[in-house]
Amino acid sequence: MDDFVEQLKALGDETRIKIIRLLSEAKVDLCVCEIMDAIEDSHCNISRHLKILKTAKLVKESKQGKWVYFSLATPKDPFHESVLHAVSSIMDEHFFNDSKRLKLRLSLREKEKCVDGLKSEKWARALELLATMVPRPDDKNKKREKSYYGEK
Amino acid sequence: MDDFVEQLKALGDETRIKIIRLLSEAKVDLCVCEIMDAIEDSHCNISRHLKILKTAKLVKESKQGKWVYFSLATPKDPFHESVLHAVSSIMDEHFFNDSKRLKLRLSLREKEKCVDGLKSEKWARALELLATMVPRPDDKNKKREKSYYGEK
DNA sequence: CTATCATATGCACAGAATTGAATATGTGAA
DNA sequence: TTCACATATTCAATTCTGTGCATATGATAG
Repeated sequence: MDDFVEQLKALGDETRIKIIRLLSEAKVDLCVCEIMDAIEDSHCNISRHLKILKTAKLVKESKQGKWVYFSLATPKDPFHESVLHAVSSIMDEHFFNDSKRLKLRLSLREKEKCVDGLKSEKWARALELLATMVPRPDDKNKKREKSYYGEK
Repeated sequence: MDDFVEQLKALGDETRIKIIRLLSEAKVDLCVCEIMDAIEDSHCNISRHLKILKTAKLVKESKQGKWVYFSLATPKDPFHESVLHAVSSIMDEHFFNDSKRLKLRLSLREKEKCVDGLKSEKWARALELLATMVPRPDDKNKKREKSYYGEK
């Protein structure tokens, strides 16, 4: 029983929902700094949230040298499956910016591996470029999102 | 987005999962004292948890005089549906005693309405009788449950 | 109107969760 | 070995959550 409660508790947080969603949309494992840049949160926070998700057995990690890649843990019971399904059923709109940034971030990979770390110049430039190209209805801009979608 | 987080947060608590499960198994609306006796928690706690579930739009209430009946809110989006489905997919074992007590409690109704309040003598007797009749692998008896099912 | 009873809420407190800043760990490169 | 860097952890401060107790609310019965 504690396991179910723990998984639900782990998902009762916006950042962690975003991480799960990011991992389920990405076709590949993601390293900590990629998740961090996609979600735009501090490094140590992302690291901590990932630990919580790992303890709840929602994600698993694989170390490759100093890089650590995360992916969704494969569900081992119907509850785990439904709970993942629930996260998948949240409308794309709410993750629009995260997944846009993730795509851009993944485009910086070389040989399918992350090569840009904490304060990557390349990423800073890419982000700026992105900002000039498309208007960004950011999650932080609540009012605007509200009038677009009706706040879900 | 906040709504999804709120629903998940509301479900990240054992008592509240039990309430949701109780309401989804019961074919009828349940009043506060019935839920309280089935789950064996204090009255004010159940009342508060119900409020949290109501705020998260997971349950709805209907007042009938001094009695207040609760039932599951009908889901208005796929996320809400999946999340309920997740709770349904938890194995029955974990709610065995609750639902047993609920059945007994519902048998005290008259004309399909609850007539036993906070410290019902009738319920006290019924509970004692139940205790003498079947061994109770209670949730509090962790060791025993563990050896039976392997603690989930 | 008053007493009773189902239910809700305010208060106080303990434990849990979240976060930023600083520091630690461990690995690969020089 | 030593440095640089990706990631993890510790610390401290703050906020949030769950709960018991006492009390409030609001409806029914007498």
